[in-house]
Amino acid sequence: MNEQEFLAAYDPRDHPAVAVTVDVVALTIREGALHLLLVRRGAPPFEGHSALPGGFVHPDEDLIAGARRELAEETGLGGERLRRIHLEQLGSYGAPDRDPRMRVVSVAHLAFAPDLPDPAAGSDAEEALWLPVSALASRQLAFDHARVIEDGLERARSKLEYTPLATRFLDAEFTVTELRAVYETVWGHPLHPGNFHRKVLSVPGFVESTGASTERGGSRGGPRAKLYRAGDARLLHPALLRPAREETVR
Amino acid sequence: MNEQEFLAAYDPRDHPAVAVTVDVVALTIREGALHLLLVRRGAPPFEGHSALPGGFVHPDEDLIAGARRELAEETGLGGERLRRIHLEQLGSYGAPDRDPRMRVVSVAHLAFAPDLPDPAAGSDAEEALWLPVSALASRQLAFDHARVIEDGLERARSKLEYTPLATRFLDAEFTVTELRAVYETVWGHPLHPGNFHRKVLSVPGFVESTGASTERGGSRGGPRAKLYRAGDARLLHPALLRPAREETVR
DNA sequence: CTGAGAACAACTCAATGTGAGAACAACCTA
DNA sequence: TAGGTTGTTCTCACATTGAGTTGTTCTCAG
Repeated sequence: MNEQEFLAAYDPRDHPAVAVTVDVVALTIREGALHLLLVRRGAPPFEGHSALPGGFVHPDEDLIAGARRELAEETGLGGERLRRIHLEQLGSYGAPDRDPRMRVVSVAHLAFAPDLPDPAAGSDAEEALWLPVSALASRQLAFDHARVIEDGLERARSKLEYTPLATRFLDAEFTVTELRAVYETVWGHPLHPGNFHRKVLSVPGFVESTGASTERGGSRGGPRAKLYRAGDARLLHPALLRPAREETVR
Repeated sequence: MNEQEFLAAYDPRDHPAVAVTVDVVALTIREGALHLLLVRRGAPPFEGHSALPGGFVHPDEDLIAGARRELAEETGLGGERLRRIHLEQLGSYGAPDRDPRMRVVSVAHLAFAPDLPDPAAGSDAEEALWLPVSALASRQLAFDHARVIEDGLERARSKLEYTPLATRFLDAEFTVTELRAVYETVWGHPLHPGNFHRKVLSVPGFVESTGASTERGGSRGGPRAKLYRAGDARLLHPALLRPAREETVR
């Protein structure tokens, strides 16, 4: 049997039916709090529960392209603004009973977005909203999405340590204080302003100066801050390590 | 097809056929060199090429269980020895054209194993072997497995930095020098023996002393080395960072 | 049996990085 | 204009790291 004969005789129906979906844990920062994009399910199973935006992967699209499409559909975004959103694969979830209908393997993705307008109503039949992560506990989440979100949040906390991706939560130009606010929000505790400033400027390629400053000082006083944009580093050397939690140390 | 249509009538046969496979990048150290478990494909496509061990996920098994099963089949291992192998999900690969037969999404896994006997011949129709990673360049690899392996190797290098998983390449009891050899092999460059020793013993929960020493000194002389076993830490604090490569610094 | 070489384990010391706080000027609001 | 806030830069003590040295125990060759 040569390769052509093999392909001709090959029947995809021979395989157990498995569906593959792409889901997105999309994070942003609004009003100093970490927010997560959720949709409300309009049909069973888990009707009325909150869920991650996602859907079946299309026949001719790559996994990450499918995630980007789902993200575009739910946020109503396109073009340049969509392209500025960081998107990476988070992991796959395929427990046999995670969906009561059939075997579904979900390839979860993680997105970091700057503050975006509320999802356009009617862009999709399901209503989407940015929910503060702190309000997650009171939500009923569909499937194993609580676990997926947990993994996504931990990945986000970890990524801020050794990549410059915190800048993806901000606009193209930002101040060191705004960058520090990203870290404090994602990590959930305050950082020393002076040490953070020193560290950010000392890591090669993390940020580069634009030469400009903000038009005004902070809303409660203080001098104008210098503006920076993201540098060309893809990894932070040395990394910006978060303080060790007590439980981690043995 | 979006999720609503799916919910209205979810006959599995309505979906574009997608197959899900689990593949394993299994690493071990033999004679001071990093080795990788490969099989030789006995059927098209890519007949005669080398490939990662793997196969279709079974209807009632979790993804990681499928990976463990494939690993057991190819290594001929079971029970306690199989359980000591570290296994984690690496990532999913789902480019539409990665398999000429049909849409196949591969969920790749990464395994760290101590030195194992050669795969039992005849345990599977495909012949499996441990190949030195340095010999990979001269191999024809099936599908996108070259990329998967590359990602697996980078993940392995990275995991040694902030987890105690290097111990999984060794037997239950080991010396600091053997542990250092793991790092040197995976990272591909020598480390300072004294500093490594100090660091390993100072990180809480990395290793714990057994109180015993080796029966003999090294094959070329030197005193008997103290024996250690893996500690209970799951993360290294502070981490054992590999020296920054020049290219990474801007 | 003995000497040469190897290597485990402990040490020193300089250089670098980090945590905590102080200083100071620029800026806001009242 | 006064008082409080904040961006930025310093200072200093302390911890960590890189590089090298020392002392001792062991294997192997002759």
